[in-house]
Amino acid sequence: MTSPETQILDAAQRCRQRWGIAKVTVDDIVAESGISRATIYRLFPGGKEVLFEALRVRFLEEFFERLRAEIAAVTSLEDLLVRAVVCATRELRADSDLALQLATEPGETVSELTVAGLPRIIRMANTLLLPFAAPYIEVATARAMIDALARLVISMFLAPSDHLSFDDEESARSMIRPLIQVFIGPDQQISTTTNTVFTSTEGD
Amino acid sequence: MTSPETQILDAAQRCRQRWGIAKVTVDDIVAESGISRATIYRLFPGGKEVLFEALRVRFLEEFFERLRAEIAAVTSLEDLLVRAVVCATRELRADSDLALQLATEPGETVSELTVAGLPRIIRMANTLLLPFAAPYIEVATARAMIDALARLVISMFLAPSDHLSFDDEESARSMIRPLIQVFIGPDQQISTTTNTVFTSTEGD
DNA sequence: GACACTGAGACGAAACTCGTCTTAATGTCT
DNA sequence: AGACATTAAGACGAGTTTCGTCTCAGTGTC
Repeated sequence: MTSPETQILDAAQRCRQRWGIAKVTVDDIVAESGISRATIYRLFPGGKEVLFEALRVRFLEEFFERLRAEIAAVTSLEDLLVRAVVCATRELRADSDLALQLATEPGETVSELTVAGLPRIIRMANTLLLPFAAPYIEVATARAMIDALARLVISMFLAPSDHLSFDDEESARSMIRPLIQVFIGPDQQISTTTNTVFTSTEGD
Repeated sequence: MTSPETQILDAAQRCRQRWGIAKVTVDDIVAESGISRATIYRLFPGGKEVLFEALRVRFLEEFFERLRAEIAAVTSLEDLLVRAVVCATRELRADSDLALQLATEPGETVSELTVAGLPRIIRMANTLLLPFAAPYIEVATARAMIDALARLVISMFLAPSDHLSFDDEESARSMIRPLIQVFIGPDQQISTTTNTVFTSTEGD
């Protein structure tokens, strides 16, 4: 038995897919979820607005949860960033809900990914990746790199480039390797004993 | 400069893509088209309902217009039906608007293609194809065949079959050839090698 | 029995939507 | 020029929808 919160959020998601956020009413969610009006307002005081905010939070949490699994075992900074970038790009491309939302509510969705929601995305990316990056570089540097890469992933998802690609590991690596040099500086030695940027990955 | 009617219908179509018919209001169309409320009600007395009806009519007209171009030069009954069926199937599959509508308003769209709108579809298919089929077979027989094929095309678009396919000409031909036999009767001789159909007027 | 949680739905206030109407601006034809 | 048609803008009242809160009854748990 799923929790009422989950049922409500699931119903809200279905409603959004069907009609777009602007046109969904609380009554629609009542009908779709089979959960009473009173309960919805108790669990999400503020109604539709709070509810869809929770939905956005849930989407990002699930997104970064899948990302976490992907980078759990990396052993170098370069691998960490490459895998994170490639996985995030693929996740975005494979998300049919997101594609539909982008088709039916382009303005709203783009805003969510570029203006309104980007600070939160970057914050969550930092929260997830920073502990993994910390062994290799300074925290401030790591923050800056993660910030830049998150922006690039989003941007290239919305408008793919003719010259760059994050779709496959090789392309991402050729982009990220020089970027690491830029952020760390040409004089820095990246290797912490065994972990060098030139590690050759084995298997996937 | 496009006509006001076209501007309004285009705007209505965009609104439907975004929100679905149920959620579109006349004011939405006013905002989207930039055409005033008064003008919309004058050109489409009855408001939303009449307007979306006109939109459905326009869709079918465009659809059958493309079909007409495809069958203009056929020289046999079999070719006529094969090309019509294949072209119609491809048109439906290639129509991204229809796909989106099917994703966001499945119930409404399916009804439009199977219950509410099917009689009109069959009527328009008859209007278009009958003059082309008339040289080859009796009118009543042609009507029945067109009716059956139209239903099959719609059905197989909505739920593709594992055993049949209208996607390519060869598959469609292997389906239609025996069907012609059934409808025309076993005594009729149909020469496909010369792309000519020999029929004799029958009683019944 | 006390308690927490829920569904059903009533309620007034606010907002939206509809269809019609008026007015003024614009362009066209004679 | 003047007559005419068409349109945008928006006011309007009536009807409907939506909102957020509220009460009440039913259900299960302790």
